[in-house]
Amino acid sequence: MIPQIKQIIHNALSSLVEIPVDDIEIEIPTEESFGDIATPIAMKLAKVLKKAPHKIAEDILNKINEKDIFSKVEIAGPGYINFSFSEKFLSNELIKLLKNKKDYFFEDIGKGQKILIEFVSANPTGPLHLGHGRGAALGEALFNLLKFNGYSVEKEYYINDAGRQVNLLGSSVLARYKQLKGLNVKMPQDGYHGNYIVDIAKEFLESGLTEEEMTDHAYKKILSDIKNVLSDFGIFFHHWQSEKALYLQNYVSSAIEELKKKQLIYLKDGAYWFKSTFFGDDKDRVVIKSDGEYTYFASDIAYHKKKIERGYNELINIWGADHHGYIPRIEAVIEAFGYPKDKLRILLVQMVSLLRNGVPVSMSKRTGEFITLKEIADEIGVDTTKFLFLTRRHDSHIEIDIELAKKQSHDNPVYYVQYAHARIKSIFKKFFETAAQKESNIFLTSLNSFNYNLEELRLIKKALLYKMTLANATKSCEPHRITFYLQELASLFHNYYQKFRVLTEDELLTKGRLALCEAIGIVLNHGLEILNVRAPDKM
RNA sequence: GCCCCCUUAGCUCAGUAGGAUAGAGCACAGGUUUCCUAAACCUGGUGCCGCAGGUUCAAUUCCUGCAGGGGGCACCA
Repeated sequence: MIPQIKQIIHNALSSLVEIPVDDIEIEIPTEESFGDIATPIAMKLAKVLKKAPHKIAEDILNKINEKDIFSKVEIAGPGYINFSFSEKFLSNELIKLLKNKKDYFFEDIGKGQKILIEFVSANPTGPLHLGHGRGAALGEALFNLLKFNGYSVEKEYYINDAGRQVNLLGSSVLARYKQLKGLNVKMPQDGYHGNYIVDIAKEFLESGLTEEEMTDHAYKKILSDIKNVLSDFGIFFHHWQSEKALYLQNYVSSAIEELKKKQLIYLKDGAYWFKSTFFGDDKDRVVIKSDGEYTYFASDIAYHKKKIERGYNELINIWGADHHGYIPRIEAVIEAFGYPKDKLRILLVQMVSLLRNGVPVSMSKRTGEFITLKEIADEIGVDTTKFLFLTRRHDSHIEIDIELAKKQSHDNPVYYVQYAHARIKSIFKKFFETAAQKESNIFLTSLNSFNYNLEELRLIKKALLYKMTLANATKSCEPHRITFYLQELASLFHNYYQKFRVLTEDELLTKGRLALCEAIGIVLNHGLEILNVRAPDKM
């Protein structure tokens, strides 16, 4: 619909000036009386054409002759061109939507380009917390969006199963294990103090495993718990990349060697440094410490090199905002291997702060006093948790009050949207109980002669705009736009539902309204699917 | 000290890659159900869009400075 409008404006402009179709902006007017869509193009062109915006708008308007599509085109304000859709056009589009279902909303933005989204990637040293959950919700929704609009997308979890943190986990478990055996052993410095460490140690008491095997088993146990929580969350990964494997397969050493050959690594104070300043970083970064050990950054170099070499057009990393200082050095890595910096897109997910009755809940890993993702999901529900995460832009802080989230469960935004869907399903259930035909597309034929009222036309327009919302959310990597759109659509529908009856004595009227409901249902269902939230048939 | 993010209604937040009279939910007050689910609907009203400059025909949106909040600045991960 929108591309079609852009093309019409483009054609009208062709004799005046040559500009790319995509530069023609379309917006939804703030006031319904201003029409359905508008373009400020005349104002934009005023400078280039050295003519008054109003005059340009008139020239454009004179060239537009699309009586079938528009019922009204007019110039308003400082030079807007406002378009109102004809009823005929809207009902034709509605028919197309009903025929093609969700494919109606498809726009080939990706054109088959391959994208890898890496997210969560929490260290397997403890349970997932809320920040991971937010990253998970965003990553999954983004995956759905990109996939729907023509990208070939895969999801990956990077497992930090090598290095200091995992060793620390091992020694923490070992200390608890010995304590359980009655030995007077202290926890290691900066060790993990959570209760789950004690639980794992208890399992070892009965397992008969040797102390050497402990570290491996500890992180594998935690990793499998993480997978379970993610699975309950409805999130799955195509790839699980192990950091340790990168070492074992010599990816790390060869990546560092390659940088040495490029003279981007030098020796200073007994350590090897990567010249990230050459690519704009604040300071150079150590890749091999003076004790001969690789740093975490070294394996990250290898990891990102490998990801690119696997043939993706674009890499997306979803990181916690506390990693933002890491961005310049990773971008430096990308450039060091000869790729453009924008091959990698890093989305930072801001902090989630947790309150209980207005009191901040401590999130410290050190003390073990932190609320896990699982606990929150158990308490307020998986759908609510995901939906809440996606009602904010990813780079803005979220504050969640557990008690409030539970209390609000009845006027919670997620129920509001789901309820609209359930209501539609319920109407159809009722209809099919008495209807002769059992297929929902029976009303397509009668639509040509059906006249929708004002509220219905408003709903149709909103449903059709879903395509634009999807496209914008995809291009900007902002799934929260879908969340807001769904709430608006649900609101319109609830309002309509209250005011008009769908199932009536009048067969034509009933079918016309059922067609509308079907369309709204398709949109709600698809939107929730993108957000990875259930669309229930009844509530 | 340096870097990043945030600052919009009482609260939590949207604001479509400058545009028309800046929006929603919650909270607060009142009302709606013989009828497809009241987890719903309707009616009430608020804003120096943090502050000060700048660019522009047009700035909540872009630029600079300042203030406040959060985060980050290891031969840790």
